[in-house]
Amino acid sequence: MASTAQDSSGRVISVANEDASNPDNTSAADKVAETIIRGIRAGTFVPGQHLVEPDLTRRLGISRGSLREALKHLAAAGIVTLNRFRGAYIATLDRKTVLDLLQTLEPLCRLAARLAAEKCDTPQKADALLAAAAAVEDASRQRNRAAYLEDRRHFYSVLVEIGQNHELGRVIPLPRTDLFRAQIETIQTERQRQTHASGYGKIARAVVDKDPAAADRAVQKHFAGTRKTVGELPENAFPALV
Amino acid sequence: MASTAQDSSGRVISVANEDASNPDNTSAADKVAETIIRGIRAGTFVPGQHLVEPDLTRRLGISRGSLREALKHLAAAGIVTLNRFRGAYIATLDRKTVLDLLQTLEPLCRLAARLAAEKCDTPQKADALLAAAAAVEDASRQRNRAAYLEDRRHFYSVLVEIGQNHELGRVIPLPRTDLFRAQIETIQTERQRQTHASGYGKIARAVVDKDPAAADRAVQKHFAGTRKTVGELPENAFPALV
DNA sequence: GTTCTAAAAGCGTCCGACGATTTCGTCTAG
DNA sequence: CTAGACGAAATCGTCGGACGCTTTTAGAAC
Repeated sequence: MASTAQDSSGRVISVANEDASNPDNTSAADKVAETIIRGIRAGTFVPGQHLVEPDLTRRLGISRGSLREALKHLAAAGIVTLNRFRGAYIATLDRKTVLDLLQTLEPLCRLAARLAAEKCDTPQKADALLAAAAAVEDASRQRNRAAYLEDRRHFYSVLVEIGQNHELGRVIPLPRTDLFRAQIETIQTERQRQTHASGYGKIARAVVDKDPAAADRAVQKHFAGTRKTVGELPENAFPALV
Repeated sequence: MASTAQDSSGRVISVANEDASNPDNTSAADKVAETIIRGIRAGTFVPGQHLVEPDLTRRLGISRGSLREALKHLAAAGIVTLNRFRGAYIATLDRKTVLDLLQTLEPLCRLAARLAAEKCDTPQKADALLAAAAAVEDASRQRNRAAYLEDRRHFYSVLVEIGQNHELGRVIPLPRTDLFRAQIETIQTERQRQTHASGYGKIARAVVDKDPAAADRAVQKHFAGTRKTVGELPENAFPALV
């Protein structure tokens, strides 16, 4: 699958197929960044993997300059780490980093849930959120890892969107949590997975009930569960960082 | 292999939102980004200003590729906005965006203050934080805008560093708040300025008293004051965004 | 097997080029 | 005199190549 497109005459084979919200957000570098993030969710890129520039330029059919722009972007988001003269690597998160990340993410998600609960004033929004939560739980039940990570991301997007605070969407480090999720997805127990997945439905229900306090508590509990899971994970879930 | 000597020299912290582990972090693009951020604090770059690539490459003495890497980086941080085929502009924040930004920043800063209050266990840390707060208040009193913005940034860096949660430092959108501060610095009243500046000392004192709850409240009050100031600002403080 | 050295690979930066798009000045029509 | 169309200039997005520097690797010497 995904055979490399031929560039017989040096023509670009790239056609925009991402979010068409704004016509000014479609550059080659963004496309590459999106491809890598998607690859992490799908498992084709694993934490610690070395990203070799000449290799990627060939596989993605872009120039080195655009690729380096993308890597810079990803490094700023904490998805890859750049070592001078040694290249780019998919970032690996050790246990403390994950706990720090959760600690940082929690107040942001609580805020997002509170805002969403205050602003969830149309059936469309409520339905979208409930559907997003259901999709996450579904993907988790089916152990479809790529779909789960994708749907989970979508759930948070909808949550933030309903809250109508665009700065939140900019700040919440979702791609980095994708990295963490990708690391532990294959290791956590079935019960941990189910417990975690059920949290999204609870958050969604509290939001559509327009109960900010309950939504806040639901997120808090959700994170407490995740923290517990991280504490129970064996040490080999966290690769020795380069 | 000889084990690397652990660096326990207790140096002052200089991390903002960048990767700090790399010893020689001086790439041309990073240098440019730093120059632009500093220029915003100093006032040589004003919100809304058009950044023309050929002009900047000449003035900064770097190639266009490196400049574009830097602009990409800054765009990811929300400091410049990139309009396809229309160039890069220093971002402008309208009132709602500023309020959203404050709302997002507040729980992060409260967390940072709580963590710092829990972990402020050496006189060095306490002194560094108090000194940073004093510097901010000093610069504000002297109406030295560049120094004030610089010191304010340093204060938050120290606060985050004491808390020992590196993810916080990565997530807190300080450069973007610099932008906001740069916008209102010349407009707010003297009393607003003084009230705001005094907040840093209060936060610092609560932290060195190792009282997380008090530190949390101090940050909360600080943000309430800032929010009030933003509400009182005239409409012309927020340039019509391009 | 260990150590040293030289080649190879890979990264950081720069330059020049071409097509695409926007912007702005100019010119014509009403 | 103003409004709209046209075209040239300016600027951006992307590409390919080039050179110097650092790290890694592979082979030779011991």
